[in-house]
Amino acid sequence: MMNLTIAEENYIKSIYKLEEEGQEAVSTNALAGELETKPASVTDMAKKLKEKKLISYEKYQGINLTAEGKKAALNIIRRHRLWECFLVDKLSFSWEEVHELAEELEHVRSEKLINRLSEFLGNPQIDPHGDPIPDAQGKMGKPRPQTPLDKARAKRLEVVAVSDKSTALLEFLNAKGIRLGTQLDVIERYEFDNSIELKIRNQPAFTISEQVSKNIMVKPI
Amino acid sequence: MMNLTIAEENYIKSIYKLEEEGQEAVSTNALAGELETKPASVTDMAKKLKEKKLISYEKYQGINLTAEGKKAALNIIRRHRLWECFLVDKLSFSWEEVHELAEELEHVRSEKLINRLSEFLGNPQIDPHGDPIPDAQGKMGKPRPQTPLDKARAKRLEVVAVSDKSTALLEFLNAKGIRLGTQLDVIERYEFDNSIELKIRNQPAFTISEQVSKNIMVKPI
DNA sequence: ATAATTATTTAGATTTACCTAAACTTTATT
DNA sequence: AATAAAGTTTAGGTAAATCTAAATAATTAT
Repeated sequence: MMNLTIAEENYIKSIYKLEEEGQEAVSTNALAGELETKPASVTDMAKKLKEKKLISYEKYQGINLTAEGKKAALNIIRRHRLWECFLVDKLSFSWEEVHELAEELEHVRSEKLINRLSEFLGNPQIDPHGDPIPDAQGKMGKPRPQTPLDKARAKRLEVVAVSDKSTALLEFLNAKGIRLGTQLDVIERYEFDNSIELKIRNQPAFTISEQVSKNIMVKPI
Repeated sequence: MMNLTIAEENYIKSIYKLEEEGQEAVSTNALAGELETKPASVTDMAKKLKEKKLISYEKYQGINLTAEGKKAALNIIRRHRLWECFLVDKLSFSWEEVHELAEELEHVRSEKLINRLSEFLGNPQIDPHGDPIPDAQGKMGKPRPQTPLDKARAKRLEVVAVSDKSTALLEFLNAKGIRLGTQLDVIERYEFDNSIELKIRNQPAFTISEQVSKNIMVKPI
């Protein structure tokens, strides 16, 4: 397996994620958004990753992982999710704390370490958020299709369904500008009543109750 | 606590090590040697670390850690040694394998993570090489009384630590059956090259060079 | 189909952490 | 004390990963 920098690994991971979400070819802009960087930086990196044969890329045509790139992505995801398991199962972190830490731990590249960690954890099949963990060969179970907003872990989410079709709820969502495809940023989760403070691009933040968030099905972007 | 880059952390750690080894002021050259980099690079970094008030440094006068720098160093060492414990105690790595891995894991900066890890491990006081682990406040027990094997005068000795953590040396020692707690009998010391003939219980005697014996820390039994 | 808008790329800078080669200090030697 | 040797710094350069601003291509709207 090729040796990647941390930046390269993060690009690979994000490309994988966007492909999973259904983007035929991952656009420069989408990737820049995902990585919180600028499109120009993405173009630069795309050239580098193409050189390394991890992606296919032609000017203006977007990006796709090659077989090798996909393998690399699955390996990174494996590391990430195993570390999340470790943090929750062994160090008693709660599920919303672990992503950032796993984001760092995942970049320690050692087959042996990660395989031993997996064994130590009892070769778990899913991580604390319910996402499947690829095995050492890069085989992974199917991802869960969607999560109710009150259970979602990611900060940036896209609305994929609303389960309660009552006029009351739909009117409320409409008033707030929440509809299918809307992208949400979770600003804060308040434990005392499980309400959630949300933000939609170009709008002021607002808060919704647990009752509402339970019925908004989302997926991470 | 200030936010340091990985490179900065490695410099701080090496400066600490060289100070511990008795260097009044750490020289540019010594530090370059320790970090396997060039003196010119050390001078560059020295300016940066001085700016951040982690070291005291005047042109041509060498480097010393400030109180803040020392605190940072102890924190890094704490992380390193706790990860080593984890790898050996929980993931069944052998002691010669863990240094390189811990070298990477130590750069994940999270108070909470490292304190939980310590707790998970039972707040160990020494790492797998016999070195003491600083506590959360940066207090560290004194290294166990020890002498480098090349200086020890007793005939019957016990291995308490290994000062050079390179895989090369550790692998060599492993092959010879020398590890923490191993009991050695000094058969002969050869003055012409300061090599030493040793015997471990139930094994044929063998000879090690001065280079090796310098790095094996022992105490009389 | 042409113009306007949006997306993407290029060109040129910046920062970090390195490097080499040359200049300069300090120290050791005669 | 003068000189040689060793150690250190400066000057100038490189590579990675960013950025901004300007140019160019693709898409959408008129």
